[in-house]
Amino acid sequence: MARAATTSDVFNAIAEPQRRAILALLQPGERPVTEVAQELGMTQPGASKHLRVLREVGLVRDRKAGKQRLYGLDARGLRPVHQWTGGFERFWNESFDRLDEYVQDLKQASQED
Amino acid sequence: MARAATTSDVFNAIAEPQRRAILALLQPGERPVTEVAQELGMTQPGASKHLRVLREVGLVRDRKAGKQRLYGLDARGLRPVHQWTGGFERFWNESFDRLDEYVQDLKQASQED
DNA sequence: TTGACATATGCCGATATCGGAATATGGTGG
DNA sequence: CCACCATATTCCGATATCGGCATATGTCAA
Repeated sequence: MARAATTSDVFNAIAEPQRRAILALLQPGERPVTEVAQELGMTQPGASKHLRVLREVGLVRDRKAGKQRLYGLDARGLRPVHQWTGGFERFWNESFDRLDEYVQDLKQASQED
Repeated sequence: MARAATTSDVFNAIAEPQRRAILALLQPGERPVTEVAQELGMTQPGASKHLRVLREVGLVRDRKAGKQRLYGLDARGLRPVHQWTGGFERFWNESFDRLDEYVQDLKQASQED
């Protein structure tokens, strides 16, 4: 056995900085592949590959528009990520219990090392 | 040139299902490595390695407790992820513009294919 | 110091990944 | 049908990753 997790889930898809950049770029609206590539300074095949991954996890939809193929955002897949991280929200909202002093303790302990 | 993104950022750290499991497990409180391993059905070295990654990106802190080493959550690093995904929130809150019909169009177009 | 327990590290094999270049596929217009 | 433009796919090398196993390091207690 070797590797377990594939790129075929949303968490992995957005682990790639370039793919996050693509998602951000598509926020205002659809774009053809070439434009994505140009705008983000990558090669056409590069953009195509990243878009493929994003499409496979459902973060992006494509549609033919004449000679071109327009890619558009479908960010609903990001919701689980938002929710999952949200589950930890209370840990950075200090209002919650003695987390802060606890973290201080940890810091101190590691430094003493 | 080859690979760009390393595991050394939060997005990559949480791309691993096992590491997400660890973070969830640590939510109630600190745990020694062995317990983490046991609880999640992984080997001790396995747990140790994942915890290392989590520590390197700052999602986890460790502190010596006698013979053991207790790992505790420091979820503040998840905030950027929460925020980044939150930037797309309007795309899954239908109340926003004609996204929905737009997505329908895309769906339709792909199916027609 | 020695022994027992807890944790970390090193090495390995299998596989996945990314980027680049070349090339294949697809669609459009003449 | 044939050039032309847009996009996808394939092949490649370099590297990163994960899991497993063996072993090193660390820490206590007697």
